[in-house]
Amino acid sequence: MNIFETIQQQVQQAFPILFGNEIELNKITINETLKEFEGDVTLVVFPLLKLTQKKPEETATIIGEYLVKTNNNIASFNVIKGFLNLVLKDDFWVDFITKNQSNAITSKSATILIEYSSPNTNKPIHLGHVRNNVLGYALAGIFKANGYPTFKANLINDRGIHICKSMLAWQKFGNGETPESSNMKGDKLVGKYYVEFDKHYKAEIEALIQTGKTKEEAEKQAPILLEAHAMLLKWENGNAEIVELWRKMNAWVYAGFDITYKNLGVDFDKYYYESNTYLLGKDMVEDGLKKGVFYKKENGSVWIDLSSDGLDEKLVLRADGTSVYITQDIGTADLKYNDFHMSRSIYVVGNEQDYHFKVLKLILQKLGRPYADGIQHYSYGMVDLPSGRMKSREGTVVDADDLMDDMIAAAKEQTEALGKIEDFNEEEKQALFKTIGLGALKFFLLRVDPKKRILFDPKESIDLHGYTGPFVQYTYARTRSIWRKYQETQQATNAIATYTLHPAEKELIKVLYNYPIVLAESCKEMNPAKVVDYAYELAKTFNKFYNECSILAAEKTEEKAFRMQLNQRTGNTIKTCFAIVGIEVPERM
RNA sequence: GGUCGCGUAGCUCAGGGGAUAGAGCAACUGCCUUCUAAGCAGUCGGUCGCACGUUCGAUUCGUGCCGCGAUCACCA
Repeated sequence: MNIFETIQQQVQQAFPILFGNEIELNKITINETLKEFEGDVTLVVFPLLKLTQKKPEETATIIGEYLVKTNNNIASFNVIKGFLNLVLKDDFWVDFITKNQSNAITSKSATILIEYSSPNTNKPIHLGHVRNNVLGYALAGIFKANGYPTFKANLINDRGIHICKSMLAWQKFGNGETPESSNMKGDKLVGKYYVEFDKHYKAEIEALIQTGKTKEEAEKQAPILLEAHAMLLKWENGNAEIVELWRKMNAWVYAGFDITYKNLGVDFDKYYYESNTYLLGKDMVEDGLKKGVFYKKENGSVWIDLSSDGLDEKLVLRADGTSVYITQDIGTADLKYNDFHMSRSIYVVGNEQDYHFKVLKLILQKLGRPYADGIQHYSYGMVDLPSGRMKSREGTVVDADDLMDDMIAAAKEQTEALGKIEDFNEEEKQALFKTIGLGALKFFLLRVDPKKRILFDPKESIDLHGYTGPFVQYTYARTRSIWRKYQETQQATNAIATYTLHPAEKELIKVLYNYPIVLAESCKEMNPAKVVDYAYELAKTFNKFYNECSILAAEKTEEKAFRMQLNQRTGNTIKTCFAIVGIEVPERM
């Protein structure tokens, strides 16, 4: 229990004695004291007045006197308007550091499965997917750090009409081009043909409109689209030639994805392939038909009516018997549960699919699946460009590989200009540039509330100063540098009898003290931005301390020893925070 | 049109019933013979979209309106 909770409970317990009334715990508002006032912990007394039947100042004074008397961590109090400010003894903060107290995380039994990344094999990974990957990885890290058995799954969307589109375009216009012959990453090559398909498709629509068809008719009747549908049917019927083509092109894409994932530093415990799960979904649709959850239309297509739940009718199987997106998701859901028996199944997917996941959850609930209530769509905002949305089909995307290269190049330029790493060998240099470049990129994507959309302007490169990853990394490297120097000198003893804290020391300790609180909050709210923001605040506070208090040149030996402990604690906490969300930290920069 | 999300400093974002609304960027000023200046300190910058309501107290909660976005496909 932390000091805020302790005081809150203490007040609750003493309340009947002091005022003759019981009080609910949530009426007792405890905050950190604002910096401009004297004190560490603040109790807001306004909500208590009805129960105390006394004026704010009087109420605050009674509680303040009681707490100073009974809680030996509290040194004194002051009352300003309706606020009771409690000053904690320096010993409380000093002990927190020297006794290296930290609230051990209790391990939980509820298993968490996080599905993220889930790429389509018809196009390369772009900045929007990077946000997904970085968020998913960070979220899993946060659950793990809070003691949950957590697993990461990647559902590869490797079949369907969109895959057939790139296959068809390659077959028609590719002239046998391969990643080797074109010297392109496999995912890029396949993506090129996805764009190629769209170009021809649009041209055909235009031509049909010229012949007097409506836009809607034209979109449905374009020959190349009909061909793609025919190819999908062949694929589902196991046509050898098509399946062979599909295998070949998917293998190209996976080779490309592996490189991107490795550079991004994300990983997965389990891969699922929709080519293996879509049939399962079809079986479940049959089952649902029998149960009366679904119904069949005259043309043979299968639907669910969700109008009583405030949604629309939704197609779950096409008239030609092929699966749609949701059919596959229904099937995969069952498979995941059989593998993990998770209590929570989290899908990291953009907010453009809010409706889809509402429908998915409802369908699984109606089918009576035991895991349905534990399904949660982790919905995050899109990454938009100043020109609008990124669209792979139209080629208006910021490519993930290019972006990482750009970030690393920016880190290199900046680092070399500062000239601090001349003694690094080439390998060490490359590793550092990557650490910094990716740190900047990931921090940029994580610092924003996941729900909100991000505006990314490719013309303005991501900053390396201020509220950024490299700022925090730099602070870590600084603590390591001090530690190395400290080890070279003769080391002070650890014994501290009494110690009066410098304001900058106290401020830093308070931030360090909040680490477990922030970690728990970030998990409860599923918000990696909290962790990243905390790491920044910690770095910022440390830098202030560093500027005001000399560590290695401290006057007294116990001062030096104590400050070294602050240095180490800060470094470790930064490193841990960043590791949780998937950002590396350099020993020197 | 229905549903969902978002409107906070010039820009990018925090805060989420409680004290004088915070950071970073941009602009300007100081601070390296002293532990890493990718830093620190400071100046400038706000009717928290608008209105009403609930409350001792609203930027925060509720309702309505305005603006932006997403979604409501035999696309994924």
